[in-house]
Amino acid sequence: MSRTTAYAPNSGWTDPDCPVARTLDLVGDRWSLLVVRDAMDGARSFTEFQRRTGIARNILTDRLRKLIAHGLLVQRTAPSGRRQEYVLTDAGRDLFAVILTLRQWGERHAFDPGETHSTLVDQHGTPVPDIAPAGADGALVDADSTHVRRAS
Amino acid sequence: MSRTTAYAPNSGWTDPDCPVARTLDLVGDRWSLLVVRDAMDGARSFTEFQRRTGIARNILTDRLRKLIAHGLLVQRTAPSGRRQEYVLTDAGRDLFAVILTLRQWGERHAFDPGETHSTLVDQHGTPVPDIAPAGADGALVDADSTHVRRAS
DNA sequence: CCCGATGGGTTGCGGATTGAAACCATCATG
DNA sequence: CATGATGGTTTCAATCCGCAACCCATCGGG
Repeated sequence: MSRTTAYAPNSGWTDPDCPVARTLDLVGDRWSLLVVRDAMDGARSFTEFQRRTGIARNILTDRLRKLIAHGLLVQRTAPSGRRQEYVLTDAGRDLFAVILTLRQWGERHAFDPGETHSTLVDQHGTPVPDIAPAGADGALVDADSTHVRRAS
Repeated sequence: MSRTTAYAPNSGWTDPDCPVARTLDLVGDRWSLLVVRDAMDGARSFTEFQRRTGIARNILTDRLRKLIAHGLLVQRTAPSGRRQEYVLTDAGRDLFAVILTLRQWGERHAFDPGETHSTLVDQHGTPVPDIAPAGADGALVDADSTHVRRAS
């Protein structure tokens, strides 16, 4: 079970110093973020997640357990009755910005002009505007104006 | 080759209407976003990507080709000499916000207090502050104050 | 011209992961 | 008591991945 490469000696992480890599180790597969997406949009039950994502049931079982193990989801018995429900933790809800940027990138680059897609709207039905990363001084930043400083 | 599920009948997309799902279809695996991360931080050559990520060489070959096929990367001959280089396209550079939110989530939730990690800094060496998603009126939005409106 | 290093891959293999479908147990309802 | 929903588990085939080995072209010395 202890996957050990020359790059992650015994830590379990692909790249222990990099927060991007750690996040991808937790949710960087084809399905986990879609489960989180649907949880944010109101899905709570096993069946509901399965219906919305189309994921195979055994894989869904596995993903739900992993998300629970990593603290993104909690499983509890529904207040009314005997049903299970899966609810996002604070950490899980905090993935909102990740899902949002994935959504906005997809809207810009994964649809042909004229193709329709679902949209994220606020309580008044107004679409959520694009996120623009800003530096400490408020100026926009991008890949060219930033770089990674390695862990001390 | 034509992967056809009950949920993506012949379209090739896991969920054709959802921009999140489309983005994940393009870069939602363990390695693609790490390649993009390193490309943003200056990696250009096959060997450099392999060294930084630790990805297996055959998989790196596959991922580079897919990123090229999806228009996130271009392969060209380096200006000086005969070497190849892989450079981000505009679409690829536009993944900056995605990588940034993954990084910031990881910093908040994937490190124990006191653990060190690499940091994204701007040209003055100042760390890039956390992104906060805002609605059209400037107020912060989150999973509870938004919802998905399905494609018309 | 020969040698080794470097860059950019390809190939083969075994083990891990995935998807589809079938099966199962527990309730609730009619 | 038959039926259906819920929340799984099991099985099996197909795919994917990591690793190591191999290949080939170029370049820089000696």
